[in-house]
Amino acid sequence: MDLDERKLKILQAIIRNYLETGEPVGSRTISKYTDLNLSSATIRNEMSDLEELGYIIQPHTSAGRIPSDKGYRLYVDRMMLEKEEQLNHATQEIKEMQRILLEREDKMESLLKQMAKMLAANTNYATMITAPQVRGNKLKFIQLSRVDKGQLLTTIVIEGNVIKNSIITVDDPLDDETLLKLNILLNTNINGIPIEEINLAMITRLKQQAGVYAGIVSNVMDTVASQIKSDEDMEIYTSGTNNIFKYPELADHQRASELITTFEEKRLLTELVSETLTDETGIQVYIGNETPVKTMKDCSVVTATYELEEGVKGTIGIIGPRRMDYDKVIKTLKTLKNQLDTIYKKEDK
Amino acid sequence: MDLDERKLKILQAIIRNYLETGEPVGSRTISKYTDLNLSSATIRNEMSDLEELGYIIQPHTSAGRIPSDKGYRLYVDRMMLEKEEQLNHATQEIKEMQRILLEREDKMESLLKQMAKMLAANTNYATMITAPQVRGNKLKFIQLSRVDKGQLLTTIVIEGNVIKNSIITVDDPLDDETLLKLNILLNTNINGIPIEEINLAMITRLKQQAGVYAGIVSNVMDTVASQIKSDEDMEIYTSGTNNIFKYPELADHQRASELITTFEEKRLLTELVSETLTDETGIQVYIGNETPVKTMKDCSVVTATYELEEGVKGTIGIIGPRRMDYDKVIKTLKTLKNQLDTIYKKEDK
DNA sequence: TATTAGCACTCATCTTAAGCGAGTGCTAAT
DNA sequence: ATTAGCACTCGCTTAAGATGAGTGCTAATA
Repeated sequence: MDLDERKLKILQAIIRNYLETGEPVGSRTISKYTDLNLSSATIRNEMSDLEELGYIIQPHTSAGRIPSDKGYRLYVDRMMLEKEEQLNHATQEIKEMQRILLEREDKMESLLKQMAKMLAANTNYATMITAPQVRGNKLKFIQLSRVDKGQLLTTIVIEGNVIKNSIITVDDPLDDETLLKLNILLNTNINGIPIEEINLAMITRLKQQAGVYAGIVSNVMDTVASQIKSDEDMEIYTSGTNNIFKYPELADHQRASELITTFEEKRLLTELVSETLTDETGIQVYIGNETPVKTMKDCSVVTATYELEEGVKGTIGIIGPRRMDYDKVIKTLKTLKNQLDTIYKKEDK
Repeated sequence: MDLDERKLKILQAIIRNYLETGEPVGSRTISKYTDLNLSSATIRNEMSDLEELGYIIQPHTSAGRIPSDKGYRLYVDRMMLEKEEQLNHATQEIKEMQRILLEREDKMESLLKQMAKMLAANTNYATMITAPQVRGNKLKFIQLSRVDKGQLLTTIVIEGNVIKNSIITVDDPLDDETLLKLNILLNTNINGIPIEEINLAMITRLKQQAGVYAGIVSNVMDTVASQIKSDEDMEIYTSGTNNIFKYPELADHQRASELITTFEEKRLLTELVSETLTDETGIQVYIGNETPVKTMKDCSVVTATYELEEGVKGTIGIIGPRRMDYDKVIKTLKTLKNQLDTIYKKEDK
């Protein structure tokens, strides 16, 4: 048995209808819905075949059919193949986003939050967005300053302009000269070195050179080290999590609670992000069980990877029910991704 | 009609029972439950009185009674009066928290998140916690450093050791001497001044003195200004929001969705926090409609204000159903508050 | 006078059965 | 190959009892 043109059309009709209504769709509906001019009986036969092929499922004996993961997958894959068409003629929503992007605030963080919120409002799904992850981790600048009698401020700048601070309390104040020496020591030895390559031997050597101020060096290195750790628990902003209540198939206590927990414990989302980042195509669609996060097996996830500059990547994700409006979501993400990829680059130059 | 000792005992029994079961409690239950040795009929009469007095409510004609907000209030107020008793003989959970507090990580942020998570796990309610808010806003230290050819790093330290950074891109690199001059200019003029007192005249004067580098000064001042703004959208960490699903009275779609939204849009919680911070007693209990956040009218909220040092305050909140275990929650918060108030202070010395 | 036993009554909830209707699978006719 | 027709399935809704927890009231009691 083969998946001929007609079966495909019927499958598509079923999926589209199901996306709208969320109800199992029956043969009669399709018979009227499509321009195939076939009776419900014929459709029934075809549907029976489609079920055997695994593209649709019957929730119970006397109900219509709903798409299986395999069915969705086919649908989405075909959609992705379609010409890129009017991507540039941005929709109203996208224009709005663009506006906000352009008059962006200083704080990247609040911008990302806003974007997540906006996406959620526009799509009616839950959204997540990560701050751009810097891959290069070379130290660019280290500085010790005296802010108060017994307090030193450590400032560390890492390639990609990630900044770290910490305050060190010292027992007896350092004089300016010592401070200068320490600064030179640190900068000449550590500058330009990837964080991962800093090893114990190096630290020991530094401490020796610092003499009585070994404790301070040790403190500074701790601050540097904390940067490595915080790479794992990257910042993920979520928004519109309450949208899941709009879809009965996700809104029962059990599932809703799990999902809310997943969104709250952003740690659980990192798996999704890291898998996404390794992908090349830029847009990825996970349908149902395809998702790497088990608690989302009843959801579909569409992610886009944006790249501000070489190696500085972030992820945007939209999480909704299996019957999400893939077309709209993918288009929105594609456009948004393009905006981010280009607009930012332009601004940086 | 008066609220005599017996009525009070009965009311207490009703509330305690309701806290456990979440079901309306009837006269027969109380008759057996308490050591008053009264028949259900007598209890019925008393309950009738209690209802008339407004302490309990009958959900429908043939059901038992549940506490009204007024009833809860009486209960909580009386509880708060009870001797502080074994507060120091910390429970297992508190000890665990203390352990984590002592071997605290560098990052306050992750510590607070952890604390919120822990509280949520121990209490089975939703929790929120804010980073300590610094009230004094005096500038303590400003520094411009060159991190790259065209890039300047601004570092600002505010009283209470709040640190702000920003990167400024300049067209032509500054030489060391100019940088030093600018640093001196900024520090001598702005140091020790409360942020609120920085006015336009001051900025204009600074710009004039900076000459061609007016743009940089302007940039620095923007960074300073951003600190003021970010005071409004303070960081609030929430955890255990999924706990609301454990209480049927909060778990229906409507309410759950509203609550989840409230926790997500932390902005909505600021009202709660700011009201809390002005309070003196340290522990506050909002029952049902007493809460300043309307979406929480079906919840009770218990908050504690902790103080790391003079003027550096933060808020911890526990949000649960009206029938939350006030006793446990208040005790837990009191203890935690004490820990924070004292342990941190000790460490700083 | 305060307490209690007794009883009729209320009302949310559970159970059961019937009816509805959307939808299927199969067969025979076109 | 397609379609009309029909019996059948099964989730869902509705209505009708039945259940039982709980009340309010009254009259008896200590």
